[in-house]
Amino acid sequence: MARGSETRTRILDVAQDSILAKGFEATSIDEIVANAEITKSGFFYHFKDKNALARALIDRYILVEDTLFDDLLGRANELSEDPLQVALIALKLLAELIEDMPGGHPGCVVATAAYQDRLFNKDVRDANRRAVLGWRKRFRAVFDDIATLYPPNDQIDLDHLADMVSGVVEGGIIISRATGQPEITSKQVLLLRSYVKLLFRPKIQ
Amino acid sequence: MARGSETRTRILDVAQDSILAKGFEATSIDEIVANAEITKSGFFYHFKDKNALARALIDRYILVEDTLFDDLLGRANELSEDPLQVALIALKLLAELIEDMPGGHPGCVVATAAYQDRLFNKDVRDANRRAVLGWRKRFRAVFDDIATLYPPNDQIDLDHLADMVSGVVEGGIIISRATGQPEITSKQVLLLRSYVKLLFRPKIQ
DNA sequence: TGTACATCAGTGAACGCGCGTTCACTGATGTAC
DNA sequence: TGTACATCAGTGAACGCGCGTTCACTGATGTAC
Repeated sequence: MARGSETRTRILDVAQDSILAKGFEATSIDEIVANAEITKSGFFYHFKDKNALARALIDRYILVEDTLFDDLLGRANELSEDPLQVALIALKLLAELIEDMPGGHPGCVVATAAYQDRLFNKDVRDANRRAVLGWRKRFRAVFDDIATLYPPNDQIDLDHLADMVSGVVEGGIIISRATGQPEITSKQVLLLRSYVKLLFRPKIQ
Repeated sequence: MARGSETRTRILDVAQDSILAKGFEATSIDEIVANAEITKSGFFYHFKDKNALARALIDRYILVEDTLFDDLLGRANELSEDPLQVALIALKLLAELIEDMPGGHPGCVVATAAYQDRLFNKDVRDANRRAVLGWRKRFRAVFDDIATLYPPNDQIDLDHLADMVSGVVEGGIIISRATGQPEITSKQVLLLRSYVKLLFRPKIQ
């Protein structure tokens, strides 16, 4: 990595830590540059203003999350050819991944952005929207595959079910944080897995 | 209502609106007093500092939410004596209630607090924790009643299932906000209802 | 019923500090000839 | 291979504005005697 891009990454890292702990507005540039061990002007060399930092964080978060899901579904697809089993394996892997994160899940940049909506410009809000819609599309495809083979045991909209993957993770993070029990998020993912299992499980003939 | 307490309520109302839209730190006291049509010093007559405002908002939110759940479960209990049906009715009523809220769900004060943790003092964080644990206890009792009559079709922890009620609502709000689709939250609650139905539904003999 | 005092529900002006942002400058590295 | 210039990755000092908070004061209402 080039000299400058290394500093940029360090800025994003320390900024993300603070923002997830305190929120965007409450995290000052002074604090970021102190933790990143550069000067304030060094920050403005890499980002034209604070909104540009938010945008960069969301873009990076989406990229990380996307490769994570690619990896998860890829591994699940290697382990089974049955679409229902693939989904159940992927959700199990997701739960394990969240559980193994030291000090709980890193939290979700998209969620903090959602709760500080009017603070950001259109650019940032759009990036956020595209991320969530992208995840919906991705999981929808997984559930479509299952539904063609196993008719669901209840009448539900598969788009909503796809949204539930993101939703349960986000909601789990909030409950984890509020109660101080980091294991909750992965348990919530396992409950979603249980739902998927019951929803598509063929009735015993 | 006494003269002073009316102003206090108006402060809480306008503060909540802004905070849910932009976050706590991003909402200035100047903005609050302008919307509440008082002077800045009037604000400090009612709240000793900004943290006291946060605390008051959380306390009020918990009270409102508690009476809301009391009402919901009370009505559901009138409509059926079967504990599973009571839960399914209550979740349906909750979904309808969320759907009917003009301009989408008002959002959750607890969630914004969870995402701005390090910003608040211990007082505020504790109030937040007690709220979520209270809801867990309440829904746990509902699911316990069901489980004694209908053994669940999957091995799950009923505390986690109880947490899922809060979690699905919180997660739904985030997805709603991120996508700009307000109807999502109520649909997510209906999916949880579908899960409860499949989880406790007696197997056809 | 009138008076004195206390409390309630604020007002208005001022405060200093921290914030995001700008700007002129710089030393190290890369590139053309 | 040496020189001139350009770009990269920052530095350091200063800016003005908005923020949360304080403080002395006030007019209206409530209470004791």
